[in-house]
Amino acid sequence: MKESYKTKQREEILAFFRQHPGQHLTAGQLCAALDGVSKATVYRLLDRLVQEGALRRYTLRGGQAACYQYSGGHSHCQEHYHIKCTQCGRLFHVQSPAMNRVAGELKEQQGFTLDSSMTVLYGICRECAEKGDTTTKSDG
Amino acid sequence: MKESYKTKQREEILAFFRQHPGQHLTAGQLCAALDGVSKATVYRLLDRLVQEGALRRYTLRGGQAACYQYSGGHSHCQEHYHIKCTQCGRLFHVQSPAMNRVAGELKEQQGFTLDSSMTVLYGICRECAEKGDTTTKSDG
DNA sequence: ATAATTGCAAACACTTTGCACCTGT
DNA sequence: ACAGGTGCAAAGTGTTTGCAATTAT
Repeated sequence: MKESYKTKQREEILAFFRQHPGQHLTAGQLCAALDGVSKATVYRLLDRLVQEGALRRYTLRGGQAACYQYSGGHSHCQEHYHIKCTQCGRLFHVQSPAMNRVAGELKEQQGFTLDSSMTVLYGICRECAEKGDTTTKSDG
Repeated sequence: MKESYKTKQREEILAFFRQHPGQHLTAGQLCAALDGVSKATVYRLLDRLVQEGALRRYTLRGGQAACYQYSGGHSHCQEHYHIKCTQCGRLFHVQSPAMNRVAGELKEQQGFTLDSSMTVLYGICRECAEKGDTTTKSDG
């Protein structure tokens, strides 16, 4: 694998992630926030940082923007899951004991090892439900 | 909701899904396979059929394109979920009472209504785990 | 010196949309 | 007749890439 030079752009991106701990950021958000970094470089760096393990990528839906999260090198928050509202598109973190039970169940019954960091549960969030808004973002 | 007319294009798409039971098809595949249906119509019909419950839409990793699967007209099988192996890429169906408990938990704690038909759990299937293969299909 | 990185804009893949015309009821 | 559907091509997103110039080591 190639060597990674320590550049201004690289440091800017990492700094931004450190300033937003635990958050999910899209390439677009980074482009907007980081003035001194071009779009192409943001994407290239994002890819690279995922490869290197500094970030995690969540591919939420085809056609929609991927989200990146700073992993600080370690993945100690294995226990949380992601839920995404199919209406407003927001992503939330949740602790879910029941979900851990699902993981156990899958392991026993199917020998399937659930990867919580890759899994996103879809549905409708409270706010959208209360709005009673039926206008879905192109998803049924 | 609007009424749905029975058109040649609509029937062609449904026929194609019936000819490919259980398969996941992308809009692109349908465009290629169905000569007499334009791209725009494929997308419009796909959306519509998802709304109507005739198809299910999934976002599978490894490709950006959304996949659609024929659901046989009834979408009342709330009890089953999908798990996908991030290594071999296979998709499995599972019954999971525990998953329904997750749905309940999310509803209570977050007011979040889980949509099981949109949700795919990711992880490693037994076979791939036994192979001890560490070559994950990464992300990009 | 030289390998890696950057910016720009153009290319891409997937999906949506505006509009005039066609079809099902 | 009229609500609804269709094709086309253009417009949108989000992401990638070719290439010459720039920067880190």
